[in-house]
Amino acid sequence: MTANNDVAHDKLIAYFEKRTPLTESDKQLIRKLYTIKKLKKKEFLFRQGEYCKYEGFVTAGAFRLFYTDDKGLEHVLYFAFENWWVGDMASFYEHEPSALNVQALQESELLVIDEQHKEQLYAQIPALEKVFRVITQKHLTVLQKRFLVTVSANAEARFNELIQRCPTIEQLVPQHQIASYLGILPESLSRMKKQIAKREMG
Amino acid sequence: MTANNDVAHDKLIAYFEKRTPLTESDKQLIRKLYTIKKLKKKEFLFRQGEYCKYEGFVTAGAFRLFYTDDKGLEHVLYFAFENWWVGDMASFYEHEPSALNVQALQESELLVIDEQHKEQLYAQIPALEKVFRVITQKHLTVLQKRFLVTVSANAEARFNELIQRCPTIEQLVPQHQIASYLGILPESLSRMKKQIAKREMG
DNA sequence: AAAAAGTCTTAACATACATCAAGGAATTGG
DNA sequence: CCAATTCCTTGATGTATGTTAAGACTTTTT
Repeated sequence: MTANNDVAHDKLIAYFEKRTPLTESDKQLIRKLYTIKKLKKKEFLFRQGEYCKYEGFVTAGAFRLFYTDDKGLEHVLYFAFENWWVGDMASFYEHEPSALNVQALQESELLVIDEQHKEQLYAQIPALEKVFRVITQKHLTVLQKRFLVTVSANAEARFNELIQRCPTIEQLVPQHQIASYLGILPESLSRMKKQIAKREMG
Repeated sequence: MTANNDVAHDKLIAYFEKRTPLTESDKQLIRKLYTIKKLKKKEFLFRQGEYCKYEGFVTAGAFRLFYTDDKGLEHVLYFAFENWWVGDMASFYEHEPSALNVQALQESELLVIDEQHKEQLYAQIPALEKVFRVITQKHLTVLQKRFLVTVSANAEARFNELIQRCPTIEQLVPQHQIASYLGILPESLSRMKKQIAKREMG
């Protein structure tokens, strides 16, 4: 285990300790059960149609989770940065082929755990049941908000909502992937931004 | 406590027992902490902007959970029937005004619990932490699927997906609310069904 | 440095669905 | 059982966004 590995595990342990107290042996277990995985830019943690074998905690870099539809269009579900979780629960727990691709946007690092070790983690640190219940609830509320915005607002309002919620996003991911997150084509986003600029000049 | 009350609690206890073993005292606690609530057709459990004070388990009838946008359009997030959960987690746990309305589509009955009693439930029956973690994961995967279908398929494909997944839905809720679930106007759904019928006659 | 791959912009045209308007059918409620 | 709602359908027209095509600019790879 290198010094760098410890930094990654330190981040995860700090994340857990914000949510529940941990003993030293808890921390040792966490270091044992989560393993480091490094991905180069454009590499995939897993692809649509494969099984999501790992749940991942991002310790460095950035990811996008997206679905490719039958016309070949990509739809970004969310971007994940440091301290975010990536995975496909339906696939991880129900052993279904995943509907999602998880791809690194830059050289990135995660801590991953497979289902068996996750169950071991719950068995040995029951307090993490509550932690992950709360995390999952939070994810659900974020997705619900995202869904309601998507169905009720037009592309420009969705764009404004994104910029307000995540002001640095335009520095972090290319514009065509922002379009894909917003549910429009790159051409449409380009057009839209020109319209906005014209209006703000006028 | 009437005989009818016991039926409702029996349903909830049966639901829990499918997921974890319960002692007699667990069951007694569940009967104590969840209380019956009956709603007439069109009554609300809570409205958008109010606080979601109760998480509810539907024991009879049907509900719709919907968001009304700033143009006054209603967007159905989901319909809930027997053995489904209703509520707004963001509001229930974070004490924010709810983004959702929860309305009975018929004379309906639920078992409700407030946050304090929910915490008491977790404290006294820790196994329910896991049960609700898994339930919440399941809700998240269902919502993720719904989101991906919504952004990647056109209205007709979304309609077909709904009918296939829930073949009785057209008998259960009026067509304009199905339109609202699909994210289109009633006029569009009516037109669409005419097109489908014409094509199938052809 | 050159080549290749990826990214952004613009424009003309197409389309799915919204909007507006109106009348008829079905259901509900007094 | 009649009146009042609520619900459904149809048509004409509008609009946000998709589609296709092409060129310019940028970054990565060789």
